[in-house]
Amino acid sequence: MMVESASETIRSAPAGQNGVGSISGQADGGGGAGAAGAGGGGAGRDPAAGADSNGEMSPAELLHFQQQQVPVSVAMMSPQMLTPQQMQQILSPPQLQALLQQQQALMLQQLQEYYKKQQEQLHLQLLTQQQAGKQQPKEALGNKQLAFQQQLLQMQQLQQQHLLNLQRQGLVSLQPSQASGPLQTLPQAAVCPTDLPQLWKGEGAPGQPAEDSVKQEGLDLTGSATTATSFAAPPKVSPPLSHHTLPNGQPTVLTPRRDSSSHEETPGSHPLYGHGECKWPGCETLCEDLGQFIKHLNTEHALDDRSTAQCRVQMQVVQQLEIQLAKESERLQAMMAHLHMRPSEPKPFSQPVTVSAADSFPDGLVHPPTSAAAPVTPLRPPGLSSASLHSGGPARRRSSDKFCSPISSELAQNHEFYKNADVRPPFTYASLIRQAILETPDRQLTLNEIYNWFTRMFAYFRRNTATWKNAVRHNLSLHKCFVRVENVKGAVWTVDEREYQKRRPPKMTGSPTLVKNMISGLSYGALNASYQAALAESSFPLLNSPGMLNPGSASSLLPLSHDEVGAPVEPLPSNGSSSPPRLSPSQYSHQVQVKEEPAEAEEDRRPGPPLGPPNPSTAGPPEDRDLEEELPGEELS
DNA sequence: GACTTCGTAAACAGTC
DNA sequence: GGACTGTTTACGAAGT
Repeated sequence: MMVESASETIRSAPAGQNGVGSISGQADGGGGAGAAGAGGGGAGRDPAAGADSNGEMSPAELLHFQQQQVPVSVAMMSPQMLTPQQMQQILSPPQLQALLQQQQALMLQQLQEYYKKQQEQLHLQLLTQQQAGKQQPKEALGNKQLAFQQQLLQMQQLQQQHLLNLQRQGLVSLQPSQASGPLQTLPQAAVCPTDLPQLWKGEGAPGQPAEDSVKQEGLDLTGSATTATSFAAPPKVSPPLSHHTLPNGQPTVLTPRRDSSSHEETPGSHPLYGHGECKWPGCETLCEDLGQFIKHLNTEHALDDRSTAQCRVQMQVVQQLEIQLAKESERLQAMMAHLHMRPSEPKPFSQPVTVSAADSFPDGLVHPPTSAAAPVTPLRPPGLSSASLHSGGPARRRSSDKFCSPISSELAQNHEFYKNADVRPPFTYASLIRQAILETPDRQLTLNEIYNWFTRMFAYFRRNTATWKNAVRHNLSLHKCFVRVENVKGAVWTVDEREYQKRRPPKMTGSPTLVKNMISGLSYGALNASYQAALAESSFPLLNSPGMLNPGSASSLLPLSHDEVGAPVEPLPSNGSSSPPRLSPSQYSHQVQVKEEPAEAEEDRRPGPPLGPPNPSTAGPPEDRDLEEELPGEELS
């Protein structure tokens, strides 16, 4: 393209033109530059600009989108009508996420209806068999019941399979927040762990066919088969519940969460009782009130072979669903990650550590880049519009940089993403340069080190080096906040925080747009929090490690989490600023792939103790030293 | 519509 | 002389 060629031919430009004076050169060269800029810019940026105005939803719109639930029909049809790539191009990751969630809700509803019907039929058969077999020996009856339970289980797994197929075709995935609720809590409510040994004693018949059937259906459950079959010690059981305390109607020992998608529970109701009927799997006996239900529960669902078998089946169902949920979540992460990748980039996620791993992100969460600027974006980097996904052009107005997301926390959260994905970070050059400088113990970097930081932190900046390096130099010179300091080893650049804050638009309260963005960002945060909480509650073991769900943890990973927006708009808790763990980039950027002068990058990683600038007297403005401590409460502008 | 911010291109000078 | 660094100007796009 023109940009490339222009960059390449800079050096080969006729020197004669350079002889022109600055002013005339501007007129002449300015015209040329303008033409080149327009042409190059047009070639380079138009895709981005076009994408910006192409079906891109603003965060607020997306929020509205979700609140109104209006686009459900659109959301449901689009996966079938569009390829994932098309969807990804049209929809930003948060929109995709919203789409997925809506589709999941619908899927779950369908699945529940189907499941209900199947259970009805099977239970009918079961009852028929029970009546017919009353004269039969108890053992025979138990065997038949078990056979039915197995049939039920297989049916359920077929349903799961069906759902999964639908999910894959429709780009839908089970969400922990949804799937874990109704499905996972059931066994906890119904099964007493102390009964588990009895429940699973002599089992094997129910478990094996379940697995087999699943495998035959093509499900890849091999990785979790051990979990599925290790029922003797279920990975997750609720705290000891008294199975026989049910008669007193005490639901306190039971998990209060229920299948809220299909029933609206009234307070004080029993988890197994809803809409006037018993919710015991396959029962649905009508009960006028809770008392009658309790009676029914005690008589019909007492501890006997049938109830035990049903519990067993339900446990298997839950186990399978949990396993499947984990797998599908992982798959979703991989898909999302892939959709953010350039197809031509084979490398980034081919490594063992992928986005699905908890260590893919510094906070340990399996989340694609997130940001406050892209509000409902649990799965996408801030301001990472589709425009900036693949385009090499500039994504102007990096809103998250300005208003919502602290660059440090953003980078901390999405470090891996930016490092691997060829995605332009939604921050201005000035913000990035400043971040690079502030991440170092000395708060100073040479130009080349800044270059290295860019290439190390962002895959995007491993291309078009001439362009962005020029921009970096331009920004360094242009902004007064960047102070050049002569050092022993040459010139280093430091940040004058006061100047930096000064240049930022101080009015956060006045602009409705800013407020809107803020609200969007906050709502995103809430969503993200709930998403993480759901993940934590789910059977995602990787997410249950301590500190991973701390919303402030991400921001505390970097020294200046409160920097970008200034104190007034910092949505994150201030606890991170009290004693921010000072992590050097190398501490959270393992797997650093520095292709350009790696040795030099290492060379400047001076070990921990902040010895202060090598030349305190000359290394940077004196106010820099204390600025970080001043920042939380200060209003510099 | 004016102004501001940002990204990009480019010219140019100084230094190594 | 070439590469790198730093400064400056100009322009277009987008947001305020």
